[in-house]
Amino acid sequence: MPELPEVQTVVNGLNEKVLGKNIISIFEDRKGTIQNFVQEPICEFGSISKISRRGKFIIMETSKDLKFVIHLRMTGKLIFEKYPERKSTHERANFIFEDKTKLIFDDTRTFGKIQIYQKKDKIESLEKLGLEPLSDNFTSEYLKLKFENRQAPIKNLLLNQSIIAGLGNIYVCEILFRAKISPQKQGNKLSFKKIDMIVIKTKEVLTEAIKYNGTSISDYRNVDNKSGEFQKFLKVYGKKTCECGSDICKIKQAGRSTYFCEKCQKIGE
DNA sequence: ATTGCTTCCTGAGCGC
DNA sequence: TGCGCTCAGGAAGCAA
Repeated sequence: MPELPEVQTVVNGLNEKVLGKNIISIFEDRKGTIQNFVQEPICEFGSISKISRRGKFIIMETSKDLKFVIHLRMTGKLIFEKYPERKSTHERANFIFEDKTKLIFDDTRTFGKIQIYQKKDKIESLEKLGLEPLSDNFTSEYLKLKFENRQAPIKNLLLNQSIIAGLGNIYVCEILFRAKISPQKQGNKLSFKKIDMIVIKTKEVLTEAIKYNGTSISDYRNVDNKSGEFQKFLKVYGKKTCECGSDICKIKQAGRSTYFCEKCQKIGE
């Protein structure tokens, strides 16, 4: 569910609300939510010293050299709560701070996970990620190299986290629409010019979506339990009619819905 | 190595 | 009202 802009919005909110707070306890309301979780009789977690994002992962580091690596998957939410007596509807885990505030991990479909690591640990899930699309080293040359010998549709390749970290179904649909590329076009058949358009539009769409605090189609909320605004600017995802007047097509690719306009996104080009 | 299919789980929305 | 079906923004794990 949450993709790069939504995760970045959550990270921004966490930096505002919980940075520096001392963790006095962590609870797991649903078994399996927290991995590598050892609740020692006296386990000191420390205070939150750094909060960052890598792909769709949220990374919270503590003064005791712990790293919480959090993935929200489809329906995960991190909600900051001033009044810890209030319980969230699908609360799966929570962090209680010394000042009696609380960070709730709420996740309807329970796909989300919190992994606990020591600072020295190798974190495999992060190591296999591809480049950050908003970084300077994410270029058309890089993508061209990655798309060589790839016959899979461009839609699938853009969803592949080991190529680009952070894109999901909504933004891939939007990027391909804005770049005027058919989602069914094979990766190795794209011209350098088209690949360049993908890079430009990826940076453009993501930057704009972050500015509007992400896209809320259904579940996504920020740490204040508020919706994002970018859904107002979507051009194809979930749409019936294109701005050109044609009908938007809806097909299945890699098991998920692809929305695109056959007239604006021609396979032959 | 690459590709695609299945699976994890809950809830909303639809047609009957 | 209620049942059963399909769908949902992710990605690991597996088979071909």
